[in-house]
Amino acid sequence: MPELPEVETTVRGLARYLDGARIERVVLNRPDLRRPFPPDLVQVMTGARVTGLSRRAKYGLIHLDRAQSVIFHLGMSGRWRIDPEAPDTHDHMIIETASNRFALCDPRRFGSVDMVDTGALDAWPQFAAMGPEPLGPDLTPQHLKAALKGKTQSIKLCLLDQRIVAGLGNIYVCEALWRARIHPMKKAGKVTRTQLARLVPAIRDVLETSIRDGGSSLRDYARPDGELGYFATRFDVYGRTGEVCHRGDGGAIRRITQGGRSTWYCPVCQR
DNA sequence: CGTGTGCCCTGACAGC
DNA sequence: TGCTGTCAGGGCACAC
Repeated sequence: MPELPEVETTVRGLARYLDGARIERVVLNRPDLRRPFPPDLVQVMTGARVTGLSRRAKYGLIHLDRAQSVIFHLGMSGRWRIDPEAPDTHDHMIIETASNRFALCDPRRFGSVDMVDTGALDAWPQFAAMGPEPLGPDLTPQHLKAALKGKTQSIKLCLLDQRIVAGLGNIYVCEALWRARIHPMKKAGKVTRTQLARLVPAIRDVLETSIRDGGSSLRDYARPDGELGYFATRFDVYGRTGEVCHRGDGGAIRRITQGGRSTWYCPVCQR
C-alpha cells in the first residue's frame, strides 16, 4: 500500500541490507509486471555491486556500479520481502546477495521495474515530466500558484497529478487538504494564496509524520520473517466516512468520488 | 491542449 | 459454504 512515505520507508529498509552488497543472483518468476522487465535486467544486475539507494516521487532506485540504476514502482500492492521464510505466489523478482534474499511481491502487478543509465535519470521520461518533490525546496506556494493557474480541475485531482507535485497519492492528498482546510472540489485555479500558503506545510507535515511512523516500523521490516510492517497512522479523514471531524467542529466526514477514486473531507471546515 | 473515462490485476470483505 | 458485487494506497491509453 505504497505512497511516498511507504516508498521512503522501503528504500531505507532495503538500504540497510543492500547498500554496498554484491548481487549474486537474480531470478524473474514471470516476464513482466505493468511493463515487461528490461531484457538485460538479469545480466546487468548479476555480479553488480549496489552503490546506493534513493527515491524519486513514488519510485525506488537501486544504483549499481555499472552506471545503471534499477527503478522499481510498487503500484497499489507491491512490497519488498526481506529474507522471507516461504515463497509467495506473487514474488515476481528475487535478488540474492551473500547474506540476504529480497523478493519483490506485488499481487495486483500494477508495479514496474525499469533500468536506466544513472547519468541519464533526469531524462527518463517518467522523471522528466515530474513536478517538484513535496519534501524538497521547490515545492512552494508560488510554484503551486503558477502550476494551478487557470485550472478548472478540482484541487484534489491536480494534487494527484505527478506533473504538478511528484509523489502525492490518494491518502495524503485527502489528509493534506483537510489540514489546510481546503475543499477537495474547489477549482484548482481558484485556490487562494492564503490557502496555498497553508497547503505547502500541510503536505510536508503529513508526509514527514508518516515517514516518522513508517520509520518506527522499520523494526518490523527487519523481523526474521521478513514481513514489511506498514505504519499505522491515525488518519483524520481517509476512510472515516460518517465519523466526527477531529477539528472539533462537529462535522461528519463525507466520502465523494473524484476521477473514479474516493475522496474524504469535512464539509464544515474545508472550504 | 485540457479534461474525463475506463482499464490493467488480485484479494478482501459485505451481503445474500 | 459459496456466490456476487464493490472497493482498494497508481498510472496509463484513449476519446472528446
